[in-house]
Amino acid sequence: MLFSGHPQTPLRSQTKAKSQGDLLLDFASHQRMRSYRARDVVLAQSEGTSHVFIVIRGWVGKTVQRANGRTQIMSIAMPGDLCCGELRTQQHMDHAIAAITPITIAIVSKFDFRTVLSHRPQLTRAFWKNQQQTLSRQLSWSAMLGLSGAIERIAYLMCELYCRQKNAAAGPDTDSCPFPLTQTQVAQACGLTQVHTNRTIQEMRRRGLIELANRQLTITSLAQLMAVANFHNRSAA
Amino acid sequence: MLFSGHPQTPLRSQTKAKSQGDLLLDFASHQRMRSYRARDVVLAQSEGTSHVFIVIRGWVGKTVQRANGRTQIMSIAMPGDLCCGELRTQQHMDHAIAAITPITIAIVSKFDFRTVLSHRPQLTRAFWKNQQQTLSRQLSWSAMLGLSGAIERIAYLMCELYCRQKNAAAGPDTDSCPFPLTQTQVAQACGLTQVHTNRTIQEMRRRGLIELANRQLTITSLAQLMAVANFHNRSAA
DNA sequence: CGAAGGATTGATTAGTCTCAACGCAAGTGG
DNA sequence: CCACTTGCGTTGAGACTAATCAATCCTTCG
Repeated sequence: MLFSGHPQTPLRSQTKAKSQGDLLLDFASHQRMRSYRARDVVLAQSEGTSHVFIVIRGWVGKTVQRANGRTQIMSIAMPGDLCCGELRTQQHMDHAIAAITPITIAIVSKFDFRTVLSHRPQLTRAFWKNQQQTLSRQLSWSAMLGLSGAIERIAYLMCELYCRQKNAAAGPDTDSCPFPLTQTQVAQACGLTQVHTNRTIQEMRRRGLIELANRQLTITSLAQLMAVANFHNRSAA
Repeated sequence: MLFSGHPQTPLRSQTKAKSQGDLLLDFASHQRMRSYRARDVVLAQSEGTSHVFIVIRGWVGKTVQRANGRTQIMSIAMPGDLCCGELRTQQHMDHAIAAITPITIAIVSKFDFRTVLSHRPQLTRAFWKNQQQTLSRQLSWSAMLGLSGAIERIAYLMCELYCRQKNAAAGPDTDSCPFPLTQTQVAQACGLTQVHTNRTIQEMRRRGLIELANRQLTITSLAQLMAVANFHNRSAA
């Protein structure tokens, strides 16, 4: 069927952008895999692990929970990203790993992973590049939490998730994307209450910044939303 | 002079802990160096660089400033840490690098640094371990900002800076340490106002958690402060 | 001595949280 | 097919945290 009847089909959209991330993905898809349903806990807080997880499908969250019940989503990993990237075996973890959407992840022992890396410089580069991107994102995220109020935070989250999806996937450049987070999860990522998050999202709708329904986010004006969020897209193609 | 006349001298205190970090330090101290006074700007926001900085002496802050003037200190690098650790040359930066205390840093071109790394696996490991620690700290920091109120934030900052100093330096285990940050800088790190920071620090003094004067921090009960801060010392010896 | 940066205080306001309900839609079991 | 449950979104009222604006004090330093 390939090349068979649609000569005008833009092939570029198939080859777009998918650079190093895919090396990790390719590697991962030949490893031992496991799937989880949305909201399953992959690794509980305080539970240690001697394995590295590589996300193959879906979104995976790294979370902490306090004694008082409040939860924070510290980061969201998407396909090609790593969880528990620390290569020291048996690092004690003070955070949990949970599936946000249905996910498939590769599970590789840290020991094996180190061995593989030492034989594959390309893969090593991809791994470290990913780590560096993660670090960079995390830095920006701290700044954002420190500097921003509710609207800016939520706008920022939306910008980031939108851009990461668009950067990763080959697809038409629409102004909308899947947005599987519940308002409660948005709140947990942004350090807000669910109630206040709800009111703030309504405010954003009222201002015409976004539309959000049925787990689908539509960004009316990306430039405008990015301005509100003080968001700068680092990895723009 | 080694082993020459003080058999009872505790050598351990000299060799304590200073593990991989020092490889970077050793390397750095043979490179081109520069010193800055406290508060000097090493690299302005938006100014790119094709160099890596390794901190040799003093504290270096990574900061962002918004159009409205509010500033956030995203991270603090101490001797042995890196700034601008991204190895891609000419990455555009959206943050500034500034001296918190008087500092000395090594300046290495990213290109050269990559070359050196490829020949020195030990150094490479030290480098990546440092990056991983930084990432881990940054994750916890996001969680902290998202979950905590003013007292917890400031307590957390103090715990972290105290522990990092104690972990790095070989020295007597006192309950006090240098604390060169002004209240304004504490505020910028914690995402609070200077005024509110002041009131909160007073509250902490009133509660007997800390003493703070003349850039010297004394922690009355580390356990208690860590409890307030929800801080867990990862790299405890 | 004046100037400047830092710490402190007071009064007021804006932003978020808390608690408490309610509505709606999808799923489940009888 | 209906009653019940559950998860998610929505709304309202009141309390409280932290921001804002504006001074004042203190120390250091030129």
